[in-house]
Amino acid sequence: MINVLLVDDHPVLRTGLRTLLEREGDLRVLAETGSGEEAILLAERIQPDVVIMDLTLPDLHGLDATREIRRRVPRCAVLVLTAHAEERYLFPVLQAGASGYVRKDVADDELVRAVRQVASGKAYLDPAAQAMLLRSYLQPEKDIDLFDKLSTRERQVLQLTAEGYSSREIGEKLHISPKSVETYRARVMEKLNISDRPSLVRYALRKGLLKEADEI
Amino acid sequence: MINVLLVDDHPVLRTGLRTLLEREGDLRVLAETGSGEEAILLAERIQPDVVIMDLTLPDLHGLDATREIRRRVPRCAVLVLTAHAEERYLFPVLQAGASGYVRKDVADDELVRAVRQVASGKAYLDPAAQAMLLRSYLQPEKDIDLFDKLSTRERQVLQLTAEGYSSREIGEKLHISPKSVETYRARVMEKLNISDRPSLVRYALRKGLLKEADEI
DNA sequence: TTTGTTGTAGGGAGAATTCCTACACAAATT
DNA sequence: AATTTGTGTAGGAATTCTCCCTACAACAAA
Repeated sequence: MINVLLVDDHPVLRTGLRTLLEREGDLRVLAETGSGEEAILLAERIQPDVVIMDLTLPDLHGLDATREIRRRVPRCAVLVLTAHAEERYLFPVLQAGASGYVRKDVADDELVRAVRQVASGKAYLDPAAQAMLLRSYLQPEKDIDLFDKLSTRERQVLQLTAEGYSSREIGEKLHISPKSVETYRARVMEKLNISDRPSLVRYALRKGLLKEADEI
Repeated sequence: MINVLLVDDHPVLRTGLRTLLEREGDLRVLAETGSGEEAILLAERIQPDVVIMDLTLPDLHGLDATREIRRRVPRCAVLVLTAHAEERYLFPVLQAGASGYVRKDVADDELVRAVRQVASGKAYLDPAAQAMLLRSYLQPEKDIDLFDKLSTRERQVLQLTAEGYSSREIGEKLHISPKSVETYRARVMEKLNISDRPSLVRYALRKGLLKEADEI
């Protein structure tokens, strides 16, 4: 019997998970929650075999919850179940100690298979995640650590440039000469192997440097 | 008996919806699909009382599916069930003919209540949606319709400008002179009361015009 | 100690943007 | 029917911006 803890902030989705897991004879959902903090406490208390974890939770990020659960309950496997476009989390997720990574749009039986597999101590990655892993194996670095190679100034200039500020404006913001700004931008582009502005903007977008000011 | 069609590209979530709807005695799920095109065909064929519609579908946008279903099957109510941050869709959703707007993180029984309410011909908005509606009532326009005032060319130029392309590059993409591009950009800025590039980028960001290319 | 990184900035050439103007055509209004 | 408005198109002139190259000091790393 495989005992499961469900962590997702969408009750409807939890219902779906519970239903399809309990349709199998050997899977049992011991508890469910929409909170990351509560997930950690529950995992410690009920010691499930598998935690199915969403990444976007209202209180703390699923990544942190995963890390904490793995630290406190090492024998418990975490299967991350995530929505579409969050594939950039793959590496952090695996680093946080998750054994599996599945997108929410997989078929029901594939999810069940994933649960069984991580419960048995093996890793499970869905095809898209496997492709990412393969890609990173075939062409290492290639932007993952490239960003880390940027200096503080270079990052500032990258972000402000992507946001549409001119060299003069950036210079004013940072209290430096526009010419320095241009130097930093040139260095950024050199380091990232980028030679045009749109690619720079896409890069910033991908890195989450451009996010809209949350105004309601 | 209320007949329901489920449209969502996450099978697990469909399972959850089906489970909790069929737990009620008077609700019946006639069909489910993850495709927008198929949803339109199904709605026409099986004539459900309520369609529960997700906005992010792989083929066409839930908005367009909603519009088409309402056009072809007017007696069928559409309840839009959406994930967290997509509240900016509220107005387009209502314009497309949906009778309800519910976030995925509501409790199960609230969803059931929403289904019953739209089936009876009434509208249902979750608290967050109601708050948005109220806010827009208290401070009208303020950019919501401003975007609608842009012409096709103006939108194209707005987006490409925000993406970092120069006038010449945009001109090449659209097969027009860079000077025309500049005219369109000037008109965009005039219509939106924007006088600098960063604001233009923020605007595009807010409107969801800048999204990272899904590359695997 | 030599090499690499980072923060800083200037000169000059060429590219891009801005402001203003112009016009044709279609649709909407009067 | 006549006029206004919106849209797609584009040029000239002045200004601004970016790009490429160079330079140098401080500091860290090899």
